[in-house]
Amino acid sequence: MSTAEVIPESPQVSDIEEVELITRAAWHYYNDGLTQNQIADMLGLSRIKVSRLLEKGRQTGLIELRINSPFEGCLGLQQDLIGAFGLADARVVPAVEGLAAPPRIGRAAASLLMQQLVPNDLLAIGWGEATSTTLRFMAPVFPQSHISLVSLTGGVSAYIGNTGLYGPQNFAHLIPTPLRVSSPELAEMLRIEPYVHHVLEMAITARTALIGVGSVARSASLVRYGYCTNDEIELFTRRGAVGDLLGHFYDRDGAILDLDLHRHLIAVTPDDMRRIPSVVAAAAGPEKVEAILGLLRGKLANTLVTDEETARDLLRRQT
Amino acid sequence: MSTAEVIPESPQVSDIEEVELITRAAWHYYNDGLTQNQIADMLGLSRIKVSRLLEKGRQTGLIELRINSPFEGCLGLQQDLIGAFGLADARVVPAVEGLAAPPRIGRAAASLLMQQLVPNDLLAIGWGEATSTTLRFMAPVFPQSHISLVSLTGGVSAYIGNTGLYGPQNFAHLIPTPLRVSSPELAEMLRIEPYVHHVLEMAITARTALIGVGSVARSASLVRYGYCTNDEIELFTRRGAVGDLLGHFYDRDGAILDLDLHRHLIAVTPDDMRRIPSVVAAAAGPEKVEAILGLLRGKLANTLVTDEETARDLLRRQT
DNA sequence: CTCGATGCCGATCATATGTTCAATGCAAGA
DNA sequence: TCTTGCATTGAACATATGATCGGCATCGAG
Repeated sequence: MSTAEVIPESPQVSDIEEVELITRAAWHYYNDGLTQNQIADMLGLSRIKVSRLLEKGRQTGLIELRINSPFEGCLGLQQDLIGAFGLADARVVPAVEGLAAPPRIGRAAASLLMQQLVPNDLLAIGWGEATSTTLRFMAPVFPQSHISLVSLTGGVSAYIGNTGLYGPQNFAHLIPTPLRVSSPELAEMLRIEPYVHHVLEMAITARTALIGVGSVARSASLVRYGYCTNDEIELFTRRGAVGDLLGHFYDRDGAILDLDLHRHLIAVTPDDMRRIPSVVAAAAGPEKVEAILGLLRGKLANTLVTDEETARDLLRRQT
Repeated sequence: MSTAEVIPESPQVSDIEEVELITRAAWHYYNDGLTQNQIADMLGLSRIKVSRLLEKGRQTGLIELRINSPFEGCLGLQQDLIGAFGLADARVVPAVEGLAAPPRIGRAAASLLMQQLVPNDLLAIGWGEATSTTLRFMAPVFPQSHISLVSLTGGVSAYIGNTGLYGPQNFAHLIPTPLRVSSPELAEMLRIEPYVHHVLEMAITARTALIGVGSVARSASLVRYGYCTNDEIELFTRRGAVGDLLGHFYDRDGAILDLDLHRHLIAVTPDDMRRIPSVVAAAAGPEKVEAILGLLRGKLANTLVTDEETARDLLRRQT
């Protein structure tokens, strides 16, 4: 197992003075093209220390490095995806044998979002592993960027706690309920509860949303978090479900199924999602292909971040 | 003389296939943390070729690397400047003995602008060396970013030609006149000439503008380009001028002087400039300090890019 | 067709960089 | 006070990287 599985734990840069040093070193190193030795002399530090400062700067996101691949057909697949599904944008991360895909997808999604978001922007976040991984990669840059989070569903607090997003600058407006409750009545009561209602309203005003794609595999996050049983998933599958968006299951054309489950959810509806200008879906893997296809056919998302293999699958099965 | 004086000449990446390779290599190198050797094996290239691809990627701006220093007091001076003059933002580039300041200021300004601008944005540009240098640094990234330029004054075509900004994607709307003409009548006629008028109108709708700061030193750009004589400058100085904004001279409080010259200009007026939300001034050097002070006191710009020494001078003389 | 020029390529080498490790300083707890 | 553990430091080393150089192919001009 390579070390690439490990997601950097985004150490906090506490010391203002150190930030200053890192910034200064980074300038000299990356912009002025000086060597670490020269910088060390200049700043009165050991060369090793400079090396470590730069390393820390990269890890914390103070030093960010962006690849401007977006427009004219960089990874050809990106263009193909955009064309085939009428997307607003797409990212395809190249496959590497031996490196786990999820963190790499997360990194790509984080990078794409950081390009879209502007200070004081609002980012609506959905549910699932991909969302969580992506946020982890954005975390280091958050403190500088005055971006607020708002959840699109209940049940996110379960995994958002460990991303280190609570800072003085960034507010996370999370819906303080589970994703699913036991009765439609309770769900409705919660939805009209002032604070919950407020957050739901806020979520659909966001210009940008980040979502995962739920598959109907046995390993689906919904099941693992206990919001759904495998039996239910199987039932939904028989009724044509290929995936879910914020707990709402849809068929291969992206049409939302009429399921009792949906009335038990505390979440923004797919219809509302369609009104958010930029909906970024991050997902990869063979088991997600059908789910992604449905999502895109139904125009439930307009930006896709995935890996090479999945992209090829999508284009092949596109019909 | 060190090599740092040299501004990279931004080679054009013509070959789509090469862009693809660079992108892929960059991903593996910077995001996956692989070594150039591994990448070479994986892509079937020689190690040296990978090294060269990455180099090219950095030079062309395909690979961009940004330092997130903006907010909480990174270079403390930035915060001090923002506080002292009520700026929207500021950048202070650290001083290095032996490296020329102008290109480094340009780089910093380019980086700041790239952070502010979004695709399909309009960037209004002023007059002077600093503007030109900054544009040169932005040029490589332009082709990808669908940003249009619009000039705030006449006379820019003289120096914009060599920045390589003419691409299929980017339009430069330049005012096709000199900055100054010989009579107020001619100036007025030109200003109401449809195309000129159109560009002037467009310029003041831009959300972001980039300007230099004209000093009243003998070496002022206005003089060097022949728009002004040293005698005139001396006269203006006696009347209290400390600098100029797009050819309009102002005093130490930033108040525009009542000069005949101003009626000979084809340029956006300072009053109009105040309506542009983000006016970025790039300037450094002892001879510019008074000019910058006036500019800031008069709120003629709200974002400053300068160097360490100048920043300290500004704060000392602030009063 | 020949010649020269130009640009691309890879080998070699000097150097820059990051890793490993042992030593040191520091702080909390006994 | 002493001790133990943790974090930080710099030295030595192994490795990754980029500069220099000579060879090769391509291309255009004579």
